[in-house]
Amino acid sequence: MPRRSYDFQAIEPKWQRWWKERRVAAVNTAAPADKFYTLMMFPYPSGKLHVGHGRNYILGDAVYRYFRMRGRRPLNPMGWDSFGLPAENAALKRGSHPHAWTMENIAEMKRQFHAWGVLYDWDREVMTCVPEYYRWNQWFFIQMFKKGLAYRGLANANWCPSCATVLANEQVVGGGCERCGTAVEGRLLEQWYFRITAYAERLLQGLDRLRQWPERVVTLQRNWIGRSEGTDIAFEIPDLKETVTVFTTRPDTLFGATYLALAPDHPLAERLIRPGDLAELQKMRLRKQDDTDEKWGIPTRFEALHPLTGGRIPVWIANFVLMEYGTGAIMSVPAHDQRDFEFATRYGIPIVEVIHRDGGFDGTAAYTEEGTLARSGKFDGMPNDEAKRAITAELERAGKGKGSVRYKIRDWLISRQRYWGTPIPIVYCPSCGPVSEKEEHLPVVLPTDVAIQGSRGNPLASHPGFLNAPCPKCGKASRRETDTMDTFVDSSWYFCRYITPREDGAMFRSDLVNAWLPVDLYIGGIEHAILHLLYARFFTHALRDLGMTDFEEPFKQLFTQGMITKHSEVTGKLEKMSKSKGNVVAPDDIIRDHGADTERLYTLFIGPPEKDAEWSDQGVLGASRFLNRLWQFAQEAAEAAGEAEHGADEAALARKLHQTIKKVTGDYERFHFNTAIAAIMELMNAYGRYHERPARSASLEREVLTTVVKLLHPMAPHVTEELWEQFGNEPSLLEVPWPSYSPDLAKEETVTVVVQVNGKLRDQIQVPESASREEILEAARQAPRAAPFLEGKALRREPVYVPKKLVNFVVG
RNA sequence: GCCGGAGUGGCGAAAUGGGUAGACGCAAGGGACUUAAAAUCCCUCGGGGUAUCAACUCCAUGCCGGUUCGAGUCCGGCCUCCGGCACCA
Repeated sequence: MPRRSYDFQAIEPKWQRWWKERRVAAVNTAAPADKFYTLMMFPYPSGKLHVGHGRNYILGDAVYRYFRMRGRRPLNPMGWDSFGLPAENAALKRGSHPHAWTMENIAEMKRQFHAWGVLYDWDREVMTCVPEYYRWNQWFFIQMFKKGLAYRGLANANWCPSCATVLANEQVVGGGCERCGTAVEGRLLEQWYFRITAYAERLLQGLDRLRQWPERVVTLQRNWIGRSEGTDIAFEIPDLKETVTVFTTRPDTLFGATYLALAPDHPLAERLIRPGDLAELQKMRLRKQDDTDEKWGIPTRFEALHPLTGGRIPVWIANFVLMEYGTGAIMSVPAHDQRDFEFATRYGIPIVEVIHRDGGFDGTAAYTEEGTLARSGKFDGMPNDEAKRAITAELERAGKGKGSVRYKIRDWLISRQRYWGTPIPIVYCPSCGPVSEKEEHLPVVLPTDVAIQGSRGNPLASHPGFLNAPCPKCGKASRRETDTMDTFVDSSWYFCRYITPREDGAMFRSDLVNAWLPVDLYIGGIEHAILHLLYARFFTHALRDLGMTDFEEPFKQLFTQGMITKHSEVTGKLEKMSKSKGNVVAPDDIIRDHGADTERLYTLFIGPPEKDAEWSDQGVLGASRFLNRLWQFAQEAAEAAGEAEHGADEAALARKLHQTIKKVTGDYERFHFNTAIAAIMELMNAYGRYHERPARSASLEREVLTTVVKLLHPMAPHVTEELWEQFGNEPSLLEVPWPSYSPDLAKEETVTVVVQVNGKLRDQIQVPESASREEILEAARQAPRAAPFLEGKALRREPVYVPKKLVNFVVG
């Protein structure tokens, strides 16, 4: 809809060119004096950016520009997370090559960044899909391989049938594929892993040092790592001449163990079962673990010896025991574990109560709380908490157990049966087995002359030029690994690459990376709380162990902004913006109709940035109105002549101005852009009222407008640069110091003191700012609307007095 | 089930260390301007009651209770919603 407004269509491109031509955000990383590193999570080039993406980048740009006006010069780079499955899917659908599709998207999205007026040091642009970048994924992989931290393992992997690839544990969300939502299946496959579990303890400990991370992200990661302290206990199976070790966090319940249960894929499972049960075992192995499944088991021919009593207990194979956690075997204590209870009840296995308390175990469900030991030999009567230590110590003396720490986190599966990713630099030699490529042969280049054929396998497997390679060790004709790496590998170290983006002899220059890292402020979406942020932390720890860097944690301060949502006609609900939900708002349209500054202002005004917020087309109009009003005031000020004497109205406006500077500055420091904008709006409302007066001070009006232009610049950079120039100043506002306020001028001459009687608001009085406690109390006593409530009543205590704010009379 | 987070007007929200609840904006209603509309500007805007008009008063921050002179804010117990994990022994 056409509206009368300032000419943003001319102003915005003008300033975008101005900033670009002067490379205003360029930083020389070779001279790291007063280093400061701000970073927005780089995007996947999926096509077009929508206003939901905008929140991240607009927020980051406002912070960046604010820092600039505070005299800092942050490093603020941008790049592209440009390997990934959507490129292949698009290739299938439209017949384009993933590379061409990706490059087109990058060009388009770069144009959109530009149109938002966000500033990056584009000289440092990084793309993960080029050999100059991904060769260092390969180099890193080889270092990890040499240290045994990258390994090939056989495990029940998560398979997404729609994406035709395996997924990391972290990429399975609620049993479905993180990307497409398809239900994930279990498949026993040999795949490449990074041994992130070797870093579990350090990744956990490191969380304590991340004081400037949102607590909920830290909690999410802590739970994901899932540290448990307990005891490993060895149960002998004499007839098989084997020992089964179990892990338990409840060694205090050891005397209540009435059976052992092993995972169906436990190494001993096949030898334990009766020969006729093999089909049952196979069936159990195929069934995906699912808590809606009933617990069931296969009894075995064997019994195990209780390590302390020597009593015999049966050994079962049970569907609810996970091979991936602990030792893949458990001791079952039905009286004190609900799962064990359900299983025991079903199969008539004895239930022995060993942790006693009145109202404790009642035979209908497991009792899992505190209590004292019973039926536990010499431990009887001991509080169970103490018994955990005592029984573990006893087992250690007997050589049948030891204290143990286990983690829920699993190794990171990085193989992907896809084309558009980093080739894993491994060659399978018929004599030497899997051999890593020689470092001087890197990069193993991803061939571009392939035909994408959909889920019918990876095109690399039918590309002879890629597939056939000599063994790096013995030279024998061999076959290359055709799987590519999870794209989270790419994003796990890109923040280091920005420091020396064109370095071709190493991942990066260590001295400069040590000088510039960790990132001082990292801004991105909460959806990466586990995946990206955990992997990046892991890489950073590993890089230090490789001697590449001297720091362990990559991101000092993390800010996670909420999603922009909008009602979806497809689902009928509020949803995160996405093409499939049909609720995308295009920045191009907003910028065309209202300007980028309006989109920016509205995006920052929509609510607290860490919370989700619903996009409102009406709200955009409010932001637009405000900027137009500012523009209008500025035009009138330019015409204004005359200088009124400074009186009470002038003092009031000046006071409001200085209070606003104070308020807005505090709000910027805490990223509370919504309240900063509200404060500036209040100031402009006061200005508008002042402006109605017949006699006005042009110099004061000019001062207010000039200051507002500065305060608003980080949020609405184009219109403010234009007005700054109109006022006769040299651009750019980026170089203009942030306004400071005068505490004297900000101080109120009179303050409002609230008068309460028994905590109820009864009146408000105006007193001079300089009034003493006694004067204020006296004035409060006489406050006309409060006095009736005081009449004839005795004070029950000294009046409560909050200096210059409140008086509360407590009467009988 | 476990672990987080959040519940304040019609809506987005504000209240920074317990001290005037609802700033700022959106929507809505009324008015001015206009041939008319758009745009712009002005006024009203949590609920009830007594009033009649510049007033007074009670209630109100998911629910119940507590601490306090005073609670949106602190404590205890519930309810609802959102996110994460989910047979992790």
